[in-house]
Amino acid sequence: MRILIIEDEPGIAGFLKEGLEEECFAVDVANNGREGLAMALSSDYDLLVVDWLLPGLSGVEVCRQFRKENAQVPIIFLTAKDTLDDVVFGLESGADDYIKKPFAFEELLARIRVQLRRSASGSSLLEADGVEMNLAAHRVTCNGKDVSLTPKEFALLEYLLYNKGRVCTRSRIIEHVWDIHFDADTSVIDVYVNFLRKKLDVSGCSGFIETVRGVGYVIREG
Amino acid sequence: MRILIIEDEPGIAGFLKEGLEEECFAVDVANNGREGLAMALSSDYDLLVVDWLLPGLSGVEVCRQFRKENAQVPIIFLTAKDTLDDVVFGLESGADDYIKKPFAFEELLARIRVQLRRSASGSSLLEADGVEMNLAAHRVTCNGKDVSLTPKEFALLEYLLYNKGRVCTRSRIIEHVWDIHFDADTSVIDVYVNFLRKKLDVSGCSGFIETVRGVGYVIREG
DNA sequence: GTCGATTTTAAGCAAAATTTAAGCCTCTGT
DNA sequence: ACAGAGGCTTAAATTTTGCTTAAAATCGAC
Repeated sequence: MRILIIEDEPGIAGFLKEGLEEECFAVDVANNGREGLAMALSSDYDLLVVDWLLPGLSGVEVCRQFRKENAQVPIIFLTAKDTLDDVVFGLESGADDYIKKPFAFEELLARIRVQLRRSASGSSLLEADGVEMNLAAHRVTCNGKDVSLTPKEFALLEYLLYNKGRVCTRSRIIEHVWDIHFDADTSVIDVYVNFLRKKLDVSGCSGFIETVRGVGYVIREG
Repeated sequence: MRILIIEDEPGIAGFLKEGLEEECFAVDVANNGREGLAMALSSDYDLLVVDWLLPGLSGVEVCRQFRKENAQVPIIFLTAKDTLDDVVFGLESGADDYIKKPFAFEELLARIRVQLRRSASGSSLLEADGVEMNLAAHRVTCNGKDVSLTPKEFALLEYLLYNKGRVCTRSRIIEHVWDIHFDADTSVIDVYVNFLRKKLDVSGCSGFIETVRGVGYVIREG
């Protein structure tokens, strides 16, 4: 899942980026409103986290402009204010939720999960054909047996399972799992699909990830 | 362990906060019902202590509303009343226990420990694979042998054991055990895990705390 | 204030995860 | 059947992460 953080304070931005990456999100940071809006519009994020107070273009303005183009992607505000007026104003400008600074990272995470679930109607348990992913517990089992995955392997499997039944193109995978936008000339995906298949084969789930030649990969519905 | 106290009298709130922090809990205080409910819902506490009589939103109402969203986190009531009717009413609204004012701090502490233990696993002690924690006595044994821990070591082990079977991410640990919400750049956790492992190894519990690379730490169910 | 214990910081080292790159294999269209 | 594109596999290089240790800072009791 790709998240864009629009936040000018480097300390907070860094903390959020690291924490969210630990939870296997692909995270970009923009440190002012103008840059953030451009990134949000031009790229394909699953959620935005926007600071209310930004140098240049304010958070509210970013939100309003972005909503003209995109009504789907959920937006969460970070705000120092919490008067009713400000909240109402923020939500009216197109945000889906807000959180008051200072906040616990857990809280932000919980709200992000709520928004992503709502926008995708998924839960924290992904499953298909013998393979189960418990996102909260960070655990994968295949026919009941534990499979130990590295963070990138975990993120890749999560993305494929999340899109169960749909073909994931190489460019989408590289964008959503690796957060790479230009470099077309890499074979990381092949390598990681290979890693995953090996680990799943051992537990008796061969043929779980199918190749769609010239396009990408799928996990079929089971 | 993070505890939220919802209490309007500053004297009592301060007294409780101080006492519980001495016992290595991370404590927040809300001084009215509305604020308390918002904090309880939005952040991730391990237990709530709620005064029955609050200005604005009453304790019962806070409890009822909170239970709609969260059925896990234990709630303890502080009340001046103790007629059967009131008690029943309180427990029916979703509380797990109550304590009558004025009370001894020790008693509240004992009840908090009971609730945390219950919500952890249902057994009467925190325990896994030869390691036992007696929270009330502040004592740890490993294969029957006493292990002496410093307060932070104790708090860390308690949190990991409380979450037995679930992976605790670094951000979660730093929030719940250290009560730090922003500082991303520290290696205290590594150091303390190292301290704990050394002390447990001596008593024959090596491999007790597992590392989940890129994510955090777990104590597996045994 | 001083001493000892506890907690935090910082740095070097080791191990694991990630990426790159190259050669091989397989499918597809002619 | 063949050529070529795309995909698979492997090994080695690079980067990241966690472990360990020592020393510095902080806290608490006397």
